[in-house]
Amino acid sequence: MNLLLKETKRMPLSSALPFSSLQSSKAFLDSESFYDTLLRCCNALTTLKQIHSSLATSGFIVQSPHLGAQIIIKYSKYGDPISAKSLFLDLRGPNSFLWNTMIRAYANGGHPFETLELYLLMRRTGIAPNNYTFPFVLKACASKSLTLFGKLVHGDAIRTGFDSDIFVEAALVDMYAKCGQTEDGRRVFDRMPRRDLVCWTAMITAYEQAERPQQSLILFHQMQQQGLSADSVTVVSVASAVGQLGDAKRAQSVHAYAVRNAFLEDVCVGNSIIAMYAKCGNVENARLVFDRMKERDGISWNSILSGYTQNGEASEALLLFDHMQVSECKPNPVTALIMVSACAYLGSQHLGRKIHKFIIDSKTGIDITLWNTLMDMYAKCGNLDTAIEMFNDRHPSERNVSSWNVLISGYGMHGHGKEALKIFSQMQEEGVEPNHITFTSILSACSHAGLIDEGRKCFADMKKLSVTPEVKHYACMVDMLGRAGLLYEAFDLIKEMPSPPNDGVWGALLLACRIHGNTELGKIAANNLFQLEPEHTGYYVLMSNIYAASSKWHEVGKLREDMKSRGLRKPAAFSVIEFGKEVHGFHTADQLNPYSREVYRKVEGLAVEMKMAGYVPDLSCVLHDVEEEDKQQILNYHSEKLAVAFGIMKIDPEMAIQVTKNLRVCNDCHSAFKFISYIYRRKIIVRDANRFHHFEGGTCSCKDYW
DNA sequence: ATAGGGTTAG
Repeated sequence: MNLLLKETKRMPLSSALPFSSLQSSKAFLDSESFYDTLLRCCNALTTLKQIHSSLATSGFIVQSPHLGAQIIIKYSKYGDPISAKSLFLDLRGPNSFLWNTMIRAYANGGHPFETLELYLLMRRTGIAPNNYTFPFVLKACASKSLTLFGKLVHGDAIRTGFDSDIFVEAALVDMYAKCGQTEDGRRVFDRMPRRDLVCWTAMITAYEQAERPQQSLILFHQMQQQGLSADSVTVVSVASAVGQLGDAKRAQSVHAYAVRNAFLEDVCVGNSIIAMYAKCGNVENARLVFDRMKERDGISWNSILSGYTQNGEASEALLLFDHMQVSECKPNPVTALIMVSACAYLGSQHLGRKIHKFIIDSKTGIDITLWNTLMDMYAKCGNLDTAIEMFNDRHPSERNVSSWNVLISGYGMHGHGKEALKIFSQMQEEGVEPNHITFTSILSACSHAGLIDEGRKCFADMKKLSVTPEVKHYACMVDMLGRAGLLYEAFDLIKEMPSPPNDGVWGALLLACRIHGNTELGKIAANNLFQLEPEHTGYYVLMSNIYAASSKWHEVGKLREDMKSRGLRKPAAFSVIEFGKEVHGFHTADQLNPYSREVYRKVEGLAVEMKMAGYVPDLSCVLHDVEEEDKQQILNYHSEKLAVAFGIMKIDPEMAIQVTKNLRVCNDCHSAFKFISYIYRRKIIVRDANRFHHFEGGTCSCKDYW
């Protein structure tokens, strides 16, 4: 043993030598070619470090730039530029190749700042950068969005004449794109005399990343006209662009293109096609692609799972999640995030807890993002207390803006506007800067609670905190003013908007017109909506509601005809209630639930009891022009009433009855639940498409303001 | 001897 150690000390590298015959000559052992051979055979970082230290003591490196370069190249291969750095600095007058090698080691090893530092040192030393240098340096600028540095490097490229090298140009386009300066990139692109596929793809990707999918597709078209055909990288970008457009028809043609050229062999292409279909609302085709994939990775699974969640088929996602667990791909933290969101969408606390437990058991760790999503899930499943506890369980230094945002929106959706405002100022006191999502949350919290003055103040404060009001913030304001009956103030705000109002803005106004029975503004809002979203059934229904409330049956009929001719049908109302481990769903007037006979009897009984307590059915909630008696029957069978009736029969009297509905809760049901909460002394919690209603002792937490 | 374009969640 001792002998061996001695041996190693004297001849540290002999054991790494593959050719024993090479050891014979003393002269050879000290020669450059000996170390060269050694380096060529070296295949581990530890061996490389041994060779390095041996060379350093023998003083070889300084004499032989070739060996120095080999070591630096090797270090960069093993992703250890730090070890290469000191060697590099010891070298006397490294040439530009060595500089490039060192810069590359940093750039590819994920050390952008060190890359740039070295580049500056290179400039100061007076070594000229060349066509190889720029792509590495530009990549570093791109990865940290360092626009100014990027422009400086661009200037250097122009001065040295390398700005017309096709590799440098492609890197410039990419750098400007990643720095958010798409048009600067476009100028470089336009001035190129010759463009290959990589340059086109870089520009197509640039527009896609800038969320300008139309431009991406125009360029893709132009590229094909130039006689260039796409490869799988291009197709991935084009698929993302089509996904952003949400154009289902184009999605099919991109899919067909990918099939024709056998690009689906590439897993990435398959994944991006799945995501594209999901964003275009065609999750069925996404599933077909997923099912036909020869190989799937975690991203394939996550894409299809989130596809289902995005398209309102969260229960399908939960089914597929079970398949995933027995597949060769195990759930990762992103999967966890998707599944928690799926439970939040369903409003199912039982499933949410199950997933939460799964995450804890799988020990993959819960980062702050997942923690925030879990908080959000609990809030959306009606359990605001757990969300608050989870917020407090996290050390202040671990919380990020999203943690605060989730808490604010949680308070908001449960109608606690004052608390939301308190949290909003607390976060600012703690030095957390509000972002655009914070303002969406706080404005909608003010809206739910009818806190008009506070809301106006927050909206005005946005600019002070250098957050530019976006269309969605205007939508919140219109919603807030509109609900409060300030319809014309809301309309004036729309007219002042710097960018054209979208469906969210007009939708908020339309809803407000329904609450306050304003046909005039309602018509304006509806006409805009029919143009923007001709396929969206909800708006036809809302407008019909407005007409029905003032008995304009002729207009109601016209709208119904209009819907029919477009092939639209009112989405079925659906309410869900959890009973132990069972989840029970109720459609209006369906007989599918095993308890439906009991539930129907109960609901009719409830109507009688409520009437004795003073309840008057709100017949304006029935859209059809039918007999009064039929209207009462239709109201009784609303899905949320069926679910609540079920709850009264089955759920432990000590526990709250919690119901989730896919659409907004109707006026009549809202009034009925106040009576039921009083008569039966029960807490009823209803989550509708918009917010939570907590009924207790004859009142609702929304104070009839929703 | 060295180089440029890519996918999932919120």
